[in-house]
Amino acid sequence: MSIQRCCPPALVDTADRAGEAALFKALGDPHRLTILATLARSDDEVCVCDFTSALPLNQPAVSHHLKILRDAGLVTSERHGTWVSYQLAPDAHERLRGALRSVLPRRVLA
Amino acid sequence: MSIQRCCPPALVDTADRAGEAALFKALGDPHRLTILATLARSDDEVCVCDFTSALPLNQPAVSHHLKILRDAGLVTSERHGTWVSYQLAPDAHERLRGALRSVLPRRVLA
DNA sequence: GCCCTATATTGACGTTTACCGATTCAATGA
DNA sequence: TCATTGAATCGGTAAACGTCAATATAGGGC
Repeated sequence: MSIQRCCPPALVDTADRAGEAALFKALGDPHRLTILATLARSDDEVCVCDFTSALPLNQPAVSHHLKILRDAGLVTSERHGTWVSYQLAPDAHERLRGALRSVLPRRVLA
Repeated sequence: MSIQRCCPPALVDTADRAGEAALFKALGDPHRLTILATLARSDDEVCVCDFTSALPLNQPAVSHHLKILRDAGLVTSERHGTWVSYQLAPDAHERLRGALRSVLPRRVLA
């Protein structure tokens, strides 16, 4: 008996997607999306204290999520005296769009 | 002494982002991105057996990831006799773009 | 009916994540 | 220097995740 095949061969895209997966993983939490959405809509930086008072999380938890976003390169932080404020990384939008596009490329019209 | 403020008030975007977070969480694994990228580039359905042979995972793990993508509504499955094949959900592209856009809206030019 | 193959599901295990409380670090001001 | 305040880090716990081995289910051929 010959090797049974379901149908056509295969052809699995084997590119390494670890970077994109890490990016999307950083988006996989509602609180982090809230932080990002707030930063994206703010004209300037946002103080950490605003997040701790608006989110149902205590201060260490907020700091934890901010660190995840920082490690993902999606936000940047800046200290102003006692306070630290965050803003969206300049290339956050483009990196996310690029990651999505690399996974689901816009199909050429049939 | 007056209540001390870091600077301007606050204004945190409090919309519920659970749905978007769940979507992005489904993208937060390299193998699932490989599956999605393969489906997006295939002209028709892809057999499960192609993933089990191409991914460094055993069959139950592949089935597990496919279920996560199915539950997220990003892929659909169809049985053809013994085999089951998957394809990208028709609205997967639009749902992901919409989720990204709802978090990071395209800013109007300054 | 039975057996065989492809896929799905279950259970277990180790790792990671999210959260909290307590502590530490950084900066300011007395 | 010392006390105060905001933010980051540490320690611990419960839940979720990714993986595998074993088992169950679905369908085809006999």
